[in-house]
Amino acid sequence: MRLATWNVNSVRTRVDRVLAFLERSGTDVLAVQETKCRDDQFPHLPFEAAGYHVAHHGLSQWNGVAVVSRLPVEDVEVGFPGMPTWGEPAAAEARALGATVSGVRVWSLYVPNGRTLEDPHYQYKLDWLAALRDAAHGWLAADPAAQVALVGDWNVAPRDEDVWDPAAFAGATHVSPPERAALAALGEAGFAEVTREHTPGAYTYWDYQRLRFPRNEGMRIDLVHASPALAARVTGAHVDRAERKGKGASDHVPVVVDLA
DNA sequence: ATGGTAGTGTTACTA
Repeated sequence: MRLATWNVNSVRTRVDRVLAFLERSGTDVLAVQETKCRDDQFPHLPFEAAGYHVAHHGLSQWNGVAVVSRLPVEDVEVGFPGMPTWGEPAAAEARALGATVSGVRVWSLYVPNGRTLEDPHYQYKLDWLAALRDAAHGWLAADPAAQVALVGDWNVAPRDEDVWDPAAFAGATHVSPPERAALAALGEAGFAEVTREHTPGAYTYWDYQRLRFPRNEGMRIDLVHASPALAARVTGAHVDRAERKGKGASDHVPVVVDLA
């Protein structure tokens, strides 16, 4: 089975690119982030016409997550237990959707950006990651053999090598020790990031501004964390860098994992 | 010189 994750930065703008990627790559299950639409605005027809099942959760023009699958999708869950809220009045955002495909529990995750270290959004980000860790720990405690994939846009670069110039990120989000610790805590909960060893030096995101892509000034922030039973099935991974090229590209590219 | 892009929906906000 081939599993992928991709922050598409608007599914309506990029539906043709997403379908072309699915066909070209032979991806069976794609976790999508930043659909940027409500459920009633999601382009269901072209996906269904191409033979894909879609589970989507979107509340507004912000965020929005989905699982797109060739195979049947079961047990769709919106948000995870304990997921923090945001805003006034406080409300859950469309940042997490769980769905089971062929016995694999796939969570499409769009971690809050954090904005700046002083912004309340930064603490929201840390709280969100801590709550996810707790929920994921609980899933594995309930079933140590569970095949769980926590995939998506984490908005954290786990290591200095995951940004083009660590010095340029001094005092910035995405690289701060608390954010990196929050991600590392997933390891303590039993999850392992499975794409790095197969994609050394790869970036998954390049800002639209300042010629970041032509200069290869990117970041690795799209990651796949697998439970032990799922990690044991991983045979390879790649980053579809070509998807960043040309007119109408997302600022993120797909990250693809092959499972035995 | 401290800019520059892209999305949504409206001229602001998010990234």
